[in-house]
Amino acid sequence: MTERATDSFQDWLRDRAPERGLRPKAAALLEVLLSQPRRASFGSAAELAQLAGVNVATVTRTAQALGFAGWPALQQELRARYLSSLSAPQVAAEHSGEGSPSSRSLRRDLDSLALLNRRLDESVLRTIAEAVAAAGRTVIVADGSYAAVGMALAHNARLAGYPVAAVTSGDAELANTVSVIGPGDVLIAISFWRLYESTVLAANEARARGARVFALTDAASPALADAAEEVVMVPAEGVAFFPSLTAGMAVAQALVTQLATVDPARTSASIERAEGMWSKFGLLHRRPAPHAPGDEPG
Amino acid sequence: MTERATDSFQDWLRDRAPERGLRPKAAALLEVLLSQPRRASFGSAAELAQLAGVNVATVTRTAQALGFAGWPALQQELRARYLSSLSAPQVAAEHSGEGSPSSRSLRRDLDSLALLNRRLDESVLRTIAEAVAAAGRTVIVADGSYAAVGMALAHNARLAGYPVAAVTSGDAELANTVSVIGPGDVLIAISFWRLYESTVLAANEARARGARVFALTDAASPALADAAEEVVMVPAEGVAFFPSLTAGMAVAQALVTQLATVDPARTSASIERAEGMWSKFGLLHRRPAPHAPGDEPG
DNA sequence: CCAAAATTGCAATGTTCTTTGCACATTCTT
DNA sequence: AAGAATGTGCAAAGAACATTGCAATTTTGG
Repeated sequence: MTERATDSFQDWLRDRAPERGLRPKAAALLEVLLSQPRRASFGSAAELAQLAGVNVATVTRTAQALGFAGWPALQQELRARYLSSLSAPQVAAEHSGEGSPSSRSLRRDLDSLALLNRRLDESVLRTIAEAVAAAGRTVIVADGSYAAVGMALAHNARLAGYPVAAVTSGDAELANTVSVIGPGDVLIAISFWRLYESTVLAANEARARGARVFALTDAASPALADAAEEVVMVPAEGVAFFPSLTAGMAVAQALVTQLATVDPARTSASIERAEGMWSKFGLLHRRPAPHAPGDEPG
Repeated sequence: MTERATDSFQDWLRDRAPERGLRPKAAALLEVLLSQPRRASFGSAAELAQLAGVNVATVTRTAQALGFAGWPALQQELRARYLSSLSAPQVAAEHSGEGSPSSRSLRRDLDSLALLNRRLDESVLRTIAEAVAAAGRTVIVADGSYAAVGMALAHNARLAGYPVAAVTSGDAELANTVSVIGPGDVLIAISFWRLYESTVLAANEARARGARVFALTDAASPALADAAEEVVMVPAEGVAFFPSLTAGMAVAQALVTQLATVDPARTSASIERAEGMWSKFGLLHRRPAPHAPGDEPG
């Protein structure tokens, strides 16, 4: 199985943890190391600490708790294992002919993303990101399955500290939202495959009201192109009946990444606030407490 | 092929050298960087200097001669290209170098997808698809930004003709939904980066109630793995603070594609019904909408 | 509800690593 | 062959980084 290499990487790291005495913050850090092996392999202790929402000191102490001299020692081990997990299944990549529908879908998405990567003009994304950053408010209109992309974009943009809202729950809400859009606002219309009537209407209305309008779509539609200042074209061809949301999601991701660099201080502050809220509300999962009687907390 | 990727890596590095003015020691160092990319990606300037038989200062100066600010800058570039050559041979040929945050995000997603493409065991997706197809009902639990993936999956699965619902609007609704889950049902937990407490709870509860439980996650967490019959591991590492949703979306897409082939007749019929509804409700855009508001809905 | 233990954050400390000024060596030109 | 220019090494300055002592806060056990 191609999974073995990666599994062994994660298993290995997990096995080093004294199952009982793993402190909450140490566990949080461990999750980051497991889920972001690339960054863990290269980054500094401080970078990983920030990512895990812990103090730098905790990184060192966790490394020591795992049986290493310190962070550098742990990192060296991580590198070796992560790299071998990358190169081990290297041969399996070639078969591009047949396969199950799911494999074909993945390969198609891979192709689409490669195409997108070559075609996309990054200055457009920068323009949009700066517009969102400067806007008093940003509304994302996304209907049908593309609502998912809109939601993700809005969610992460808010996390980055900007007032971005996705309108996904029907034409009534859409009408209400658009009715208060004005100059200084931004509207992003996300529409693939088939344009929804209401999306086009909203885009035109927002434009008429003086807002800046951008569009994410898979086909140059005159209807949207007229209303939009910039149109981002995204390949959305899927294997089956369904258009693929993967490339659109990648654009959303890229957009948020760009947005996060417009005003880094603002974004950092916003993220810190959000993290504070998460822990305050107890949203994150803590490892189950040990059941065995008589075991000492580490 | 490894050769090709390595070649492009080498070509890129060679091309940066000013053809005329390459000093002997700098050339020697360059050979080391080319022949030992792994060490070049991780090692310190001093280590590489010793390997090339040159002084530490030469490393810094060579990096600057190649157009970088210094050794760290060059090394970062080397890492990106070397890792790409490991994880995405077919992609590394193109521009993998510097760029705006948005381009880097796209490239990272591309890498992640390539990794996913090789790592993913398609039989797992088939198992899940068949379970969903056979289930009386399927519930998708997805919190945080990954609610978007859950929504997309549910939306398209419904389109394919299966009763799939995403629970994304808070713990109260989640509790209500889980309370009626039972044998013959399926629960899919989507959770990345940090596990939400309620997601883990829901998965365990559903398992206890006799439902089949599957998980999509970026790190094999024992908390979810214990409850899940199968765990699909998805790379979610993003460029900025935000975890990337792209690979997760690709998996959702692949899953739906697989699902659509389980019972093609059922899916076709469902899609036809949906199309009929769309046109009946006038949802799709037909004519370009005029700029003036008050246009009659199609 | 209090006391003891432990965990985490802050900040100072010590280490490692990169860069750069300066001097010597080598090469190219006149 | 001598002078100029460039390449290279050495060593110190400077920056980044990991580690650890200490204090505050939280958790555990009585």
